[in-house]
Parts: sequence; C-alpha cells; structure tokens
Amino acid sequence: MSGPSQRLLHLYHTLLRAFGPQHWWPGESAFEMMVGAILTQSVAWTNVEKAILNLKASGVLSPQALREIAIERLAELVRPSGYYRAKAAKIKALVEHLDGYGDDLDRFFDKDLDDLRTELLGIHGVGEETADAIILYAAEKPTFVIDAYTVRILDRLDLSPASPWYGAYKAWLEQHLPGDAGMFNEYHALLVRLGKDFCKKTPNCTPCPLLSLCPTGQARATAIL
DNA sequence: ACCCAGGTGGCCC
DNA sequence: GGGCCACATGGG
Repeated sequence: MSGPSQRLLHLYHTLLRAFGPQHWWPGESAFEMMVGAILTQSVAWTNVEKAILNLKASGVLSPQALREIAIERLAELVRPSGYYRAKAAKIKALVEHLDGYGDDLDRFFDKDLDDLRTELLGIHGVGEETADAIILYAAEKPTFVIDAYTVRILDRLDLSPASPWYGAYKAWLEQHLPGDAGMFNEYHALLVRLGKDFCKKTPNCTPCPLLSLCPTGQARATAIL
C-alpha cells in the first residue's frame, strides 16, 4: 500500500522521466518573471510572450521605466496578454511597491517566506498563485504553486486534499514532499507541461506518462483535462 | 462561431 | 466565507 507521499513522488519521477527538466520560469531576470507572473493570469503563455516582447522592444522592462510610462501606453504594450487595462494597473501597483525597496529585488526578497508572501498578497493584482510563483521562481524560496492544471491533474489521479481550497492543495503537496525549492520548481513546471503541451494536443495520448498512475486506468489526458 | 488559456478583485448576501 | 461577475486577446 502506498500513501500520498509515495504516489506524489512517483508522479514526479514519471513526469521528469517523460519530459525532462523544464528550466522554469521562462524569463531572463527575476523582475521579468514577476511581470510574467502577472501577465499570465488566466491567459495562454503565448499571449504573454508577445506582451513581454513589446515591453522589451520599448525598453521599459524595468521597475523605474514602468513607473514612468503612462498607464495608457503600458496598457497598449501588454494588450496581447488580455485583460490589458487591468493588467497595466497591476503592473503599476507592483513597481510602485518595489519603489519602496529602491528597486532592489534582493532586498525585497530578503525576508521570511511567510512575510514575503503576506507582503506580496497586499499588492493589488497579486493573488495566491501569483505570489507563490514569484516566491518560488523569482525569490527561489520553497513554496508550491497551485494552478488550474495542478488541481485538475491531482483530482483526476485521486491525489487531492480533502478541501478544495488553494491553501489545502498547497499544504497537501508541501506536507507530502521534501521541502526543496528546486523540486517544487520542477514539479509545478512538469504539471503545466503535461496539461498544456501534451494532453491537449494529443487526443487519446497513448504514451501518456500518467497511464500507470491512474486508479481507473483512464489517464488519457483528454479525460484529465 | 465557439471555447478556453499557468487568476484576481469587487460586490453581494 | 462562498457565489457571481468583469476583465479581453489570440489560437485551436
């Protein structure tokens, strides 16, 4: 008989074997990751890439430049990522907050994980998933990021906590896995890879890496997602 | 033409 | 504290 820890580790190794390391988060700097974390809210990453490209081409992918740019112009630049007016306001809120640290991310991140998380949640536009993505991928501290793919895949595998809240999934995973930031990083990225690049695009995916893990034997991704 | 994509905040009860 | 809803573009 195998408990949640064994099953979660097995899932991790299965995905890692199937897909290899994902090298997340996509982005050249911690600040770019933070902006990307906001832009990717409820939107396909391909849209975010266009928006980031616009910001780079305009030379405004820095906290100071983003504070100085007019919000209407910022909105136009991030337009491809959807919800563009709302996201422009969120980015403004983020860089205003960073102003309090002289735009020094190391100084911003240099605090207890829970304190950093609470502070992030106080920024307009930063909810739990975005906060955890920033903590894990930009600050490189061990928190597990829960997103829609994670929930659906774990539910399908009957590997879910009792309560359906964000915090319950997060606690469930952190409780049953070694608290290693590198592993949380890779694990979340692999779950998204499975959901995004594999399941949707491969109807009846015969080589589905979850096949041996699914209790009902119906781990075809079309069934999962 | 429709559906959905790596959520969040505001408002209502 | 939960249940709705607005927010909006781009690709399948």
